[in-house]
Amino acid sequence: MNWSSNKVTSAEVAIRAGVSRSAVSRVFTPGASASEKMAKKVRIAAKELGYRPNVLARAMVSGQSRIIGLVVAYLNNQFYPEILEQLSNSLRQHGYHVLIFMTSRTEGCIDTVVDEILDYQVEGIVAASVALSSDLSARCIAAGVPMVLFNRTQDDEAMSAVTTNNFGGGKKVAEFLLAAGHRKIGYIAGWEGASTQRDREAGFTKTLNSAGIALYAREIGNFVMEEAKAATLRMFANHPPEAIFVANDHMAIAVMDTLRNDLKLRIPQDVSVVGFDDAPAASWPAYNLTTVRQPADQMVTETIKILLSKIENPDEAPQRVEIDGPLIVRGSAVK
Amino acid sequence: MNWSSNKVTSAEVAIRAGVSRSAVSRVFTPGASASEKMAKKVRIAAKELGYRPNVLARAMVSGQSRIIGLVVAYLNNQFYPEILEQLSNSLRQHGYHVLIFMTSRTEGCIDTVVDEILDYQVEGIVAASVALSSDLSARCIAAGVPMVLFNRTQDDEAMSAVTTNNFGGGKKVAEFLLAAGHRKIGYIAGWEGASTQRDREAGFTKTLNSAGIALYAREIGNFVMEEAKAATLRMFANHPPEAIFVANDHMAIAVMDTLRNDLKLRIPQDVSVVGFDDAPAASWPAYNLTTVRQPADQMVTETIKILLSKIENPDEAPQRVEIDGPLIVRGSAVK
DNA sequence: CTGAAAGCGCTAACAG
DNA sequence: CTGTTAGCGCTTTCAG
Repeated sequence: MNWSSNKVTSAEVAIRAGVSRSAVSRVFTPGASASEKMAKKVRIAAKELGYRPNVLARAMVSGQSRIIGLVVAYLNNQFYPEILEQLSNSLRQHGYHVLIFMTSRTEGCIDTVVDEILDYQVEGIVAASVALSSDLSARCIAAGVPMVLFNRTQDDEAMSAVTTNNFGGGKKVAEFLLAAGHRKIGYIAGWEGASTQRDREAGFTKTLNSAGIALYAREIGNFVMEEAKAATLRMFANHPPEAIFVANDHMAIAVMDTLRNDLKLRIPQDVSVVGFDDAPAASWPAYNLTTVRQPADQMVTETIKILLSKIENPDEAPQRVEIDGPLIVRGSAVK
Repeated sequence: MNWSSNKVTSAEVAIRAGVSRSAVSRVFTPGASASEKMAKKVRIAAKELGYRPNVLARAMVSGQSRIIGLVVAYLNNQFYPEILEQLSNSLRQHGYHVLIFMTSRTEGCIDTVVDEILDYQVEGIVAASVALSSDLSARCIAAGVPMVLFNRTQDDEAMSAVTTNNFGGGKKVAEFLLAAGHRKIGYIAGWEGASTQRDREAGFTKTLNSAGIALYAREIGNFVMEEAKAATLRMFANHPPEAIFVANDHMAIAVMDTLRNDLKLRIPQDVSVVGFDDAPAASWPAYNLTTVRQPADQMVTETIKILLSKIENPDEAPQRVEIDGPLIVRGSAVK
């Protein structure tokens, strides 16, 4: 192969193969038809020159950029790297690649981020754990770019979303804690703007209440470790519970550390802890955290399925998929 | 604003503003000159229509895609999400965005990955912790796409690279362990194809040897938790050391868990553990790991600096930057 | 099946 | 300072 020239164009391949540019294009376009004889000539010439189609140029004319925009907020939460990896790999299999956009939880940020994404003519957007203004979704729809919410829902019915059954998950935790005989039960909440937080808490407290038990203590951790630590300290200063449900594993880790290190309490003998996500650290022996698993692979698979079908058929109705997550019983809570 | 039309072109803005397409282009091009009067007309028209320049079209003619390709292998290692976040944010400030490519350590994979990256006409590539065949680097150079290695070096002198001073870090660990009075010292190695692994070990053992101490035990963990666990078990079955240096924090966590959980040993009373990276979990109280910090922010800053200057001036000589990382003394090793 | 021609949305000379 | 013209590299009718 010849690596001396900077970028090889289809025109150069065409000349070398003694065919037209269209012919070259057809050979490199999956659906197109060309005689095997010509295809061979073209492929040889292309290989000799080191030619590969320019995705951007192709995007211009075909309207298919083969780019998916991913918006993600909490990369420090171990759950997300996992998702990112699976998403990226699966999309690659479908010929797409991921343009990544970080955002903080601040309102303004996400707005500019979506604009920037759209600038790249992405074919679809996955918004992982971010809240979108309805104006924003309208903008994506107007731009003809399908979007699916990952691990969040929104009131907006026009928006596709994939989540775990968070209400059901919260319910499972409540039932588990109740069955273990706990009565003084605390909850450490995530960021209250998040649907996951709301649904997990709702499923949890409703189930508690149905059993005639009121939530014994509640503090807010905002999905942030330091805040979860502070929340734990406050909770034990005022209403020390026998068991705590923490809105996600990321915070649960901080809660456990605080319990053992600052409060000198044993887990689960003195206090039971249950989390949500089944992030990698949940299974690390130091935490051995009982938690509700979010089935990452299924969630990603669903997300991609919805996104791709929306790309193929833009008029399709929005879908909302909820996947059941099992309670993974480990050692952080008495059984 | 009018969101009814799918994509708004500069031509439409031009008509509405009563100017030419070039005028619109100039208003949206940082360096270009236009009268304030016209600029205002154009901006108003653009806003009314919801116009934003098409990055891909711009890329075609200007040759600037504003895309940086990032190749990354070990996203489960907590060190990398952090990097990804910083890299993405800093690049965004410079008007670039990150197209992400996962790869396993397998040889073949990285090859196809680089081809795919190049297809997107990226302006630069950051290869984080992946080994590249020299053929590959040649291909990038031929394509005129600068690449910088992150957290890896390579013999290839043509390749820019940013790393921590891994040799120096290994040395610091050895000095620290020696000062604490340890004599039976073990090492758990990462993947031996990695320059980080080699350099850390070299700095470590050389320093040990200079003090007249030979490495007491050595096992390979390949940067994988399960393998690190097995390595630990093997090590303690054969040559139980008083202190262990583990090639990175990710493995060190597994080592500590194994020590405490399977071997019923206390840290640091029975055995000292030191890691490398200062990943988030290192400071979690459950681990409280003494480790060499890789200064992520500086590394990212350097990486971007090199990459951008190479984009601006392709003929620039390759640079190799090594940043000193401090030993962060916590509680996992006796002092 | 294959080539010629048109054009995706934009910018960069070049005139005016 | 501004408009006109000519493409960037590719696909896609449309003839042949």
